Amino acid sequence: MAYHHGDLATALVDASLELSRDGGPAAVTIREATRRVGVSPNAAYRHFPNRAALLDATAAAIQQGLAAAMTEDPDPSPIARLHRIGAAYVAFALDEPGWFAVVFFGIRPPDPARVELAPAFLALSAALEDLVAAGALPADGRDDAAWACWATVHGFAELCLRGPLAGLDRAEQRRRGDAAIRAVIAGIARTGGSAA
Amino acid sequence: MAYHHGDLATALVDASLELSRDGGPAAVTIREATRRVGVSPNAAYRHFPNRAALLDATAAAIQQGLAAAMTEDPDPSPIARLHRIGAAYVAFALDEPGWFAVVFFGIRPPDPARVELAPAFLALSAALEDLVAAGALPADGRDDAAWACWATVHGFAELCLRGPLAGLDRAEQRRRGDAAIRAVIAGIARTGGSAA
DNA sequence: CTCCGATGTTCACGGTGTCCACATCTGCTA
DNA sequence: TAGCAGATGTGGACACCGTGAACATCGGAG
Repeated sequence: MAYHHGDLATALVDASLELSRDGGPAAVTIREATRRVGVSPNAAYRHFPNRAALLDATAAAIQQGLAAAMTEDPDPSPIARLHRIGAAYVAFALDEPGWFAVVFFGIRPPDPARVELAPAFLALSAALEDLVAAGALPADGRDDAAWACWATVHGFAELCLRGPLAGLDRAEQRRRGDAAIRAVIAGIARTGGSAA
Repeated sequence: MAYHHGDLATALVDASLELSRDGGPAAVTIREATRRVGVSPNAAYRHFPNRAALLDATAAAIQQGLAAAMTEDPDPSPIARLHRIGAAYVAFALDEPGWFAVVFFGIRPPDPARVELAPAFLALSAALEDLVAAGALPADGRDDAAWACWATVHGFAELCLRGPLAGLDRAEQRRRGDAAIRAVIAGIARTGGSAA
């Protein structure tokens, strides 16, 4: 127990979670993480090939946490569910800007296969599928609609975090976010068919 | 001319532009920028208090360049102009990812007053104003519409650069971007009034 | 009991931002 | 025209950072 830590990998991820919560990915440092765990810097290299890998593992841990908050939507109406999902995405970004930044700016090769499996994407897809079933969205416009929704909520979060909407208070940010979400949802139902 | 450079500040910004064009903000380094200009690292501190200030100046220079590309829109229809502006925004992000990252992720205090004057925002506002004049958008929904548009194009760019759409080829990215832009535009015209 | 692989340590290198004291040049003033 | 003051650039130093190589220690398999 003195020399061997037991589970250094997860301990380092935990430390990385603490560090990135305020400070974002830049605050995640091999040296600081190992320092917190009480271990020499190079010990990390037995479990992660480099700093980017530690950030990746941290991002994965964050996404799991996000999954739980995302799947709580017993709302029956597809439109309402869509809105809830989008609002939850924005809320997470504003509540945990550091973690949000880790998930989206941790240096990571874009692996489309894994992203498609992300819980947020699954929830979005399901809601859009219901919209198709309800006849409010053409089936062949579903994918485009998904990206449009994602783009809007993600971009809005970005505008609030690093962009021109950063100065606003949370209530106003929330109000404008709702308006933006309402806009896309209205737009995808109308324009889905004209995408070809 | 040997000892004094003449205009080190702009020379450093130029070097920073080169560096960030590929490599983004992370590639902008006091030491490398000064190295390229042929000057000692500390010379930079006579013109910029720190690295962040150099990045800020670089971001300002990039935005000026973006302004030119943005204001070329002799398109008469407000809807068409809106689409053009959004497409130009996304195109710039995809054509110059490094510079785009500098503008939006250079560590910078959010100064809302200056952002409102950004040329891209002005073009967007003008197009939306025309939409109001044409009766396609309630006047009190104009601001919300602006943020919704901006959020969508910005988020879409992000999805293409660092997100799940990164793997797609340019043509496909462009097609989906057009679909997303079409969606918001359709959405703002419909939902603008219900924002209150 | 012995040995081997997993894990952690130590030392070292090159890179970075930035502070401090010093050198040099330029322009204004007397 | 002489000289001084401020602007500008230099050199050295410090504290960080990521990371590679060699070494030490432990725990379990034979």
